[in-house]
Amino acid sequence: MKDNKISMAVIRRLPKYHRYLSQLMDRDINRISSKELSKIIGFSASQIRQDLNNFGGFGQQGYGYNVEALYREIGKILGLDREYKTVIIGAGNLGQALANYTNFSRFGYKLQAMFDVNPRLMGLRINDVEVKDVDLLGDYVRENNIDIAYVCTNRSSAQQIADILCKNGIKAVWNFTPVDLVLKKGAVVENIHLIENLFTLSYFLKENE
Amino acid sequence: MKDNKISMAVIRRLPKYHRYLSQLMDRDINRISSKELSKIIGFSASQIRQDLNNFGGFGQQGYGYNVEALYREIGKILGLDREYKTVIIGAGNLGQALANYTNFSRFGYKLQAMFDVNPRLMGLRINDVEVKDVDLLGDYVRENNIDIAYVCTNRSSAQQIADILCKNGIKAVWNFTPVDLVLKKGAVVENIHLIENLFTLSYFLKENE
DNA sequence: TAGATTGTTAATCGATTAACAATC
DNA sequence: TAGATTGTTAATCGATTAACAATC
Repeated sequence: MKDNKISMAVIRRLPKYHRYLSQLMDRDINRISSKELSKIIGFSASQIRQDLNNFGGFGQQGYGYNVEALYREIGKILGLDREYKTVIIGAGNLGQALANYTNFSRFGYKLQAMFDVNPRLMGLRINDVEVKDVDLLGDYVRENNIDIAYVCTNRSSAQQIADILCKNGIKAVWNFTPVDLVLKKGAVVENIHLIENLFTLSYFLKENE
Repeated sequence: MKDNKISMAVIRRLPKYHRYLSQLMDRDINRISSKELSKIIGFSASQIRQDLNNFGGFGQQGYGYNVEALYREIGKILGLDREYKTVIIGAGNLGQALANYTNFSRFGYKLQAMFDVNPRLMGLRINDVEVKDVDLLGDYVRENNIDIAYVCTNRSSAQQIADILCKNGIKAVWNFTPVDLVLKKGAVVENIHLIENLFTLSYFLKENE
């Protein structure tokens, strides 16, 4: 997109900007300075200006930033100006929880189908989306140009599922299994490693005592 | 514990060491050098040695590290050498998913009770744990010395729940809601902000095209 | 002993903060 | 215009990598 490489640290802060700007919009605030934003979001004003200037001059000297315009710009950077076709693999509690999140759909992540190995789940509709046989996954992903797959299987089938997804042109994998998936070069991955987060939490618990 | 302040970056790598060491144990490997570990875990050998030396000399020159001993040491650092009493607030799909994770229990995180506002869920047993009325939450946490609360409510009640938890002596909060909770000084928090992770994923998807 | 590999110091790299000229 | 606040450069801080003496 823009110039060169934006650092990972900056990228991971963008969604938080997006969320706080949305809150400001809800409160009908349409103008904010880096200093004021700093107070509510907790990043330094200097960091906020540096972060935003990676992508262009969104502010105005003497005025600050227009909340709604900045919200939209950051949305665009994150790729929220388009829709994504998604599937869920693993229709257990977690898969069902994700299927029921209206928030994802609201931001353009459109769930097309769910897949499972369990015959008892097949045909079930969750939030109006059908659970299909996982054997159909590869063809479905290819034929429907699925963008993102949420992998909620158990640990042991995760890599095998990832292989099928990659072979059929998946662009992104959202991995909820405690495994580091190996993907083809065309695909990107983000991990939700719950247990790692929980371990970190108990570390901090001890340190805080 | 040890000397002074360990950096956040190091702490967040510890669970990954723990996981890979566990895999090595499964493969009956009982000795590993930083160089070999580097190859499978993806951190540089130098970084591995630096990380581990924050906590003490776990290795032996000319030999490397004993896998099982290192695994146990890291577990101890993360606080896995004790048990934690946990509760889940919000017995929807996500709460139920977390209640069913046998992995957490295996590492000492013992689920004591679940809470919900929905009367239809009350009395239900999930993985042998009862769903109680959320009105009982405060008393339960205080009387049973609950260590960690998994907050799986909706966005709007999250902070209110957090206040009740803090008032009754919770030590750690695992937050699954898209809100930055404000806690009393005695409590620590880790966030699973799903939507932020998903936004980051679509950013990378675009960059990778 | 010789070889291997750690523990640790020094060098480098990258990210955050501070400062201020540009400008609305 | 005067005041405010950005955009951007420079300074600082922290984390990662490289190097090597210590030592098993």
